Amino acid sequence: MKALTSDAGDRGGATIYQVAQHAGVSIATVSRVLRGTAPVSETTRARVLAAVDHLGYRPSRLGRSLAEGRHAAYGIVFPDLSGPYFAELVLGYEEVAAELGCSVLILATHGRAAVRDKVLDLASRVDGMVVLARTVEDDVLADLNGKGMPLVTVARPAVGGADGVRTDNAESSRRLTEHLAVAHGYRSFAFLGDAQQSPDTAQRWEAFREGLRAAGVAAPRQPVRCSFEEESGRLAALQALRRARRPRALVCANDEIALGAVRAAEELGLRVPEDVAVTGWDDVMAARHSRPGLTTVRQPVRRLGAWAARRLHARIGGDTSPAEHVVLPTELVLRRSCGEHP
Amino acid sequence: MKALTSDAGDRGGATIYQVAQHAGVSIATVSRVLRGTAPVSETTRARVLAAVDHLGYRPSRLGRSLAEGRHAAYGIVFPDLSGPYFAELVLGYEEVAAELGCSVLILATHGRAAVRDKVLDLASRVDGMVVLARTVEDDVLADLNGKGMPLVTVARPAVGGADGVRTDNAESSRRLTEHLAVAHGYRSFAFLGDAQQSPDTAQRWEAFREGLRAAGVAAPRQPVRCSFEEESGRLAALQALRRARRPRALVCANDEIALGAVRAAEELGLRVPEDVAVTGWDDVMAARHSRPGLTTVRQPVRRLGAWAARRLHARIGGDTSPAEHVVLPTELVLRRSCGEHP
DNA sequence: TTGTAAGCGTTATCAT
DNA sequence: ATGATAACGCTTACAA
Repeated sequence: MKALTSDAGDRGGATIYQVAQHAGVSIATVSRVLRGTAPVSETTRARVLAAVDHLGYRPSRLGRSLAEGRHAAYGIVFPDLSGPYFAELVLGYEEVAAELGCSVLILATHGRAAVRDKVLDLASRVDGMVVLARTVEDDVLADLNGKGMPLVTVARPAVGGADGVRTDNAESSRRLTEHLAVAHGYRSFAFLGDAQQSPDTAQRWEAFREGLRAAGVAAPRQPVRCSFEEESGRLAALQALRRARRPRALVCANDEIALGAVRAAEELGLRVPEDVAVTGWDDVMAARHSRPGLTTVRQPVRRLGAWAARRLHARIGGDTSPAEHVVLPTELVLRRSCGEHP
Repeated sequence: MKALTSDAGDRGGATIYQVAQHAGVSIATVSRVLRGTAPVSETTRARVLAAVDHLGYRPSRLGRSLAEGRHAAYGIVFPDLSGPYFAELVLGYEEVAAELGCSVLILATHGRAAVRDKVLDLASRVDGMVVLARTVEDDVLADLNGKGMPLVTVARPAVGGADGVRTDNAESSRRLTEHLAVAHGYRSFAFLGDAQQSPDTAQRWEAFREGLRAAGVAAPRQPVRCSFEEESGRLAALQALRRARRPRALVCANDEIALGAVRAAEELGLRVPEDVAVTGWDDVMAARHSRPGLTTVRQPVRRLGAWAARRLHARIGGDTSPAEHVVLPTELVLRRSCGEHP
């Protein structure tokens, strides 16, 4: 026996039983009318629709999902949303997911370590999820993957059989480094960022070294470690610029760091780019507007998110082809901070 | 009869029935152990936990939510995520929601009109939701409100019995205007933004006019309409600056518009702030780094989101006190773009 | 302390 | 074309 009383105050709204009763049909018929899953006579159809309308009935997502065995929802895990990078990515993701009729659940890790439970909780609410960068431990992902949860990684090393997207860090880093070393002829460098913290940064750092080697310039042994924040970049830059052999160019792992570096240079009375060149990554709005325009690398961030959503959709749809790993192209944006361009 | 077969390939993982069988107890006992909702003997407790561990069991959110009659999830509807404003807000919201043990579902409207269905779908997945600015039609909100869905509005006129938060647009706008008119002595103004599109802008515009009137300065009849994008601001500024009586100060509804305006001024060979003063809203990163630092208004955006989450939580928890309407204070950030400060 | 069984709101498979 | 009814996976009275 199902409850047919429509107590005022039951937040859920009407149920399919109430609609059925109101229309004088069975719940099966109501479902058929609404889902269009089997032929229904025109007259009953009208009656059902009228009842639906009258009661303001909307099927319960919970009931439906339980019966269908799917959530029609995707998850996404990211570290943060400050800075346009992740925000744009999430937006690209949401846009495609919405097109595909799926809701999006977000989970921000804020750099916390104890994310395991939150990720597992998220996993129980979605049909698949996207994981960005260094947000989730590898073993957790392997676990999820093993349980059959469709997974797409972004800006992160591949995991198990999961698909992955990233931007071409190596290529852009080499091109950038080459530009600085060859076109501008700089001979001493420092790299600001934390390769441990970010897979993207790790790739940029490696290619930076390769690029320098290829250009016959001595590469630093270690990056000057700092996190993706302006203040952190400022401090790292102060440290680098105070060395006895001051670097002629600072290659920074993202624009925030680079903007902090520019500030540090100013504080030390150094001119950018005359005394020291500075470059970043991401092409944030401030890069375009900052004092000497900031030379940087533009990434198709929105497309990253869109690709992830589409790939996830395919996997959830049953696609069992081998894991795909896509690398999207980047674009070097030359501005004044790396030196004058004739 | 419930399915006890643990077919490989069923993505859902183990069910409570399998755990019960494995531990040789009833599903009720399993539930009790996991929820800690009633005393269980130490030995059975151990057996259950062992079974849970062995099977890697995690309760299905769907089953649980259906039984409990709650989603343990909150929704948030925003227009966009470009620009730090909404991103920060969402972040503040998510952070608190996570603390309260709730997931967050997002819905970006991208300025589309046909949002009704998406919002209703969202409503069927959450226990309550937050609605930002002009994303959702009033009648839809009234509908939701009428059905008992807890609602909190942000940066938007109040709706029905819903709680609301916003920042103090009027106060900051008056102070800003007064600063320009009195401290700097400017006598001709233009306001760039679209009061139709954004409730925040509408308030800023109104208080801008009041501020001018109070200072004894003639106020423009209409804002120069433009959307919240740099390019749109640039075009609006070009239009305003080409007038016969060129305005001495451009008050812009946000920083993107203001940065576009600065660009427009440059294009016309005008100096900021010597020939024309420009101000914005939001204090985005680029405002700090742009050519003449941009005078702007800083808002406690993150707190906006946090407040909304907490209020929502209280409502969902059964709080029936009268609707609250909070206004958070803002801060004027004076930089060079509005003129020299001695 | 533990088990039985009735919901929760759908969808989908049988019959009819 | 329509109606019973069994899942779906859980929580929670109610019994024992």
